[in-house]
Amino acid sequence: MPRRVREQQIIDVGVRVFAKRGYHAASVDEIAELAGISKPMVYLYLDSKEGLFLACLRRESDRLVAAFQGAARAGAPEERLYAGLAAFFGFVSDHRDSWVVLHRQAADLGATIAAEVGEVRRVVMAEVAGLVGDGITDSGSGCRGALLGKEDADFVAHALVGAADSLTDWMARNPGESPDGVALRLMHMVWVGMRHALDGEAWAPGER
Amino acid sequence: MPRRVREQQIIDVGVRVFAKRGYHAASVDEIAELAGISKPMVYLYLDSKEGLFLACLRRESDRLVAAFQGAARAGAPEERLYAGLAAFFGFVSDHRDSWVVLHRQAADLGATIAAEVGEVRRVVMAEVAGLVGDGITDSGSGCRGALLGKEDADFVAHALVGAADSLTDWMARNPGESPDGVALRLMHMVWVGMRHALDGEAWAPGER
Amino acid sequence: MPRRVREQQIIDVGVRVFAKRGYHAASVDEIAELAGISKPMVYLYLDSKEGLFLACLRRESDRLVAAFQGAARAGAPEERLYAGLAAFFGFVSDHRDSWVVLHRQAADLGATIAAEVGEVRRVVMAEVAGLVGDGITDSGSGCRGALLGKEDADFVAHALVGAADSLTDWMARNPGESPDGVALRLMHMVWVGMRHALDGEAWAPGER
Amino acid sequence: MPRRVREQQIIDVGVRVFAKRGYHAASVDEIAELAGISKPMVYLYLDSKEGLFLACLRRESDRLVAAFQGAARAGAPEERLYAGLAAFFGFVSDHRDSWVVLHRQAADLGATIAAEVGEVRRVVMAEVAGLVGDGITDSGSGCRGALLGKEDADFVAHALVGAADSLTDWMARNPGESPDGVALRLMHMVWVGMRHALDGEAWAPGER
DNA sequence: CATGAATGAGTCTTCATTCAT
DNA sequence: AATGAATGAAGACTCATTCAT
Repeated sequence: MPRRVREQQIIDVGVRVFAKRGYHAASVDEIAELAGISKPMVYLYLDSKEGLFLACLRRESDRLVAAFQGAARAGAPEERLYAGLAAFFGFVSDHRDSWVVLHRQAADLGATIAAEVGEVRRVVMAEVAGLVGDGITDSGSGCRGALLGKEDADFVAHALVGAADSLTDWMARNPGESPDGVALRLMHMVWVGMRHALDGEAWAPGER
Repeated sequence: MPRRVREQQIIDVGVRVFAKRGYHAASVDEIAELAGISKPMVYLYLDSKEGLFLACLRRESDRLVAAFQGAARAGAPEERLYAGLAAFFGFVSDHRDSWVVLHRQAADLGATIAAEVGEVRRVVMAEVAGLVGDGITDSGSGCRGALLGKEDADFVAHALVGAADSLTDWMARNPGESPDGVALRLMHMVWVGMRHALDGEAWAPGER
Repeated sequence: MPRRVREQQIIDVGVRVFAKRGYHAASVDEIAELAGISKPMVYLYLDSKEGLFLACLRRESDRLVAAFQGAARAGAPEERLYAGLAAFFGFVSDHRDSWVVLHRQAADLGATIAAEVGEVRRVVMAEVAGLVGDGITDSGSGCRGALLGKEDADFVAHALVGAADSLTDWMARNPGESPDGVALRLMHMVWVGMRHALDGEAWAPGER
Repeated sequence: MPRRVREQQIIDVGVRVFAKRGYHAASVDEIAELAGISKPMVYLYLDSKEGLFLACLRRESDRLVAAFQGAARAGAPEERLYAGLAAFFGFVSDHRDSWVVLHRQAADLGATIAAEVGEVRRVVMAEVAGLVGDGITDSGSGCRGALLGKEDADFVAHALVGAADSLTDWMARNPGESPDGVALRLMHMVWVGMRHALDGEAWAPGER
């Protein structure tokens, strides 16, 4: 069996096991066994547990980015945000484990891995920030850009990513909902408000 | 040194270490050392690594609930949501590790612990769902209740908890922001839209 | 509470626990707790786990010897053997744990203890050897002494002690039997044969 | 080195160490070291300390049973008993540790092990009971069967096994004696008497 | 007389990793 | 290309034992 194929098989299993158990609790033994090969092969191909995890991380990260970029890159900003969210929920629907590996590792990783995980998260966040920042900046007359400056976009991106991550669980518990439906609901929550907020409507505690 | 005091000291350190490393990667040795005592004391007082973790979980969970309940329980629904969010961000500001222990464990926990962690998460979610569900249901003329039925409240609660969790990281990276400020920003994102959404304004893909 | 009383209480519990678990698996913690006192008292009174075990050993050994010596020391030799056996089975009936502590420890004891246990076993064996050796030597015309010389008496003593020990289990599983009954049965097995053997009757393989 | 061979080596050493120290006091470390391998191998091949002990137990138990069954299974009943005893003493002469592992563990074993040890002891006892029960029942005119009913055979078996066990120690201290010699002496003690006892001769305390 | 608090040392067990074949 | 055999290092847990009070 050619090397590349084997490698992918190992990574497939790795993603499953890392998602199920977390980095530390996952054992190379289990991964090798589920992959149907012997442990030395894992080390031959992927170097170390860390190497294996990084390979998983990278492949899934690429897949997620690809899913994002496959989504409509043009059109009205809100369309693009919607498309991005829909792509995200679609991706998670299809590859639950990938997202878990990418986003739900505990803080128990070595320096090298932590760095790469941080990088992945930053990329995701930047992608989303681009979506909302650009989206809104470009969105119309141009003067609205002020409200969502770089810092605001980052704030909103964090909120959106967090919400989306959490809604991942909600989806798992509400299997009837389609990814597009979830994205739409989230848009309702966020976009309608944003539209008005950009027009200057605000909320303040103590208002009545 | 009396038992109770020591116990709290151990839990203090436990929360710190579990937050930093995650359940599996945390070692009882390290916790004992940081607590300035020997391992057997940890076992004498907390029974096992699992027992220690559960003790941490429970204490921090209680603290979080207390922080929530200290927030205004009366007033207009949006005031209550704002107060709840502000309380949450305040709590996380003061006890970063607590939230990490409560919410960011990887999937590598034994059955007993997983059950308790699940329970904690469910309670938090229910608290928030209550905030938005009741808040909106009661909010005005009463007829708005329809939009945020039980399922909607659950959806919104997931989105909010996820957003808040993620904004936790944002706060850590933007130390200038006060918890109240973060809560306010999140309210802007969400509440203004909700107000309009409840009035029937919607968004649909492909609209223009 | 006076020291002597406490000491006996501790030894009481010690015998129970050592019998139930064996020397190694018994824990001083458990003994202290069952005795209703704190561990330092155990150490104050008995010095160490080894000291505690030795105290148990000695007390129970004395009790067993006393039980033996209480049995008829005079009379026909076979009467004395019977009385000795009956005393033994009576003792074990009443103090199962004592016998277990005295005779059923695994080989896992430190040098000091092993020596003392060996000594106790030797004393028991000698007592019995005395019973059969003297018994038979003195028994009648005097010429029979030849058959049961010192080595023979030792052999018979080993066989008898082993049989008695094992019958201890049989008794436990046949609660209807009285100690005297068991002793009688054993006498039947052994004495009748011995009477004839002393008269020169033998058995050889291949005889027909 | 192939797995099977190593496994047997480990068990060899296990029997030696368990015999010398007893289950609890034996340490896997020591066994690994004496076997000339590292601890993980022991766990890889035998699973756990318990697993290792059970493996020892089973192998030695099989050996003992084989030794028994190698002994003459036919011939006059007393011949068979003698052959059985001789086989036993021969076995113990050659494999002192085996018998110790099989029969001399303190009461400190976990449930699983205790069950298996109990089973082994029951098998040995049944084997001997079969020897004396059948042996005597079948022995002659047939009418003698009455004396050694099932319960009597069990009693005698206990006595014999106990005696044999104890004589094991005697043998160790009298190295000149051959196993056959010991068996013969024990036959003298027991069989001659039994022959007469079956013919109705009895002994009663107080008789003269 | 009595104990709560504390620990050094040791045991079982597992895991990532390598080497000889 | 592939693996059976092997291990150093580390982690959870327990126990006999001792102070300070």
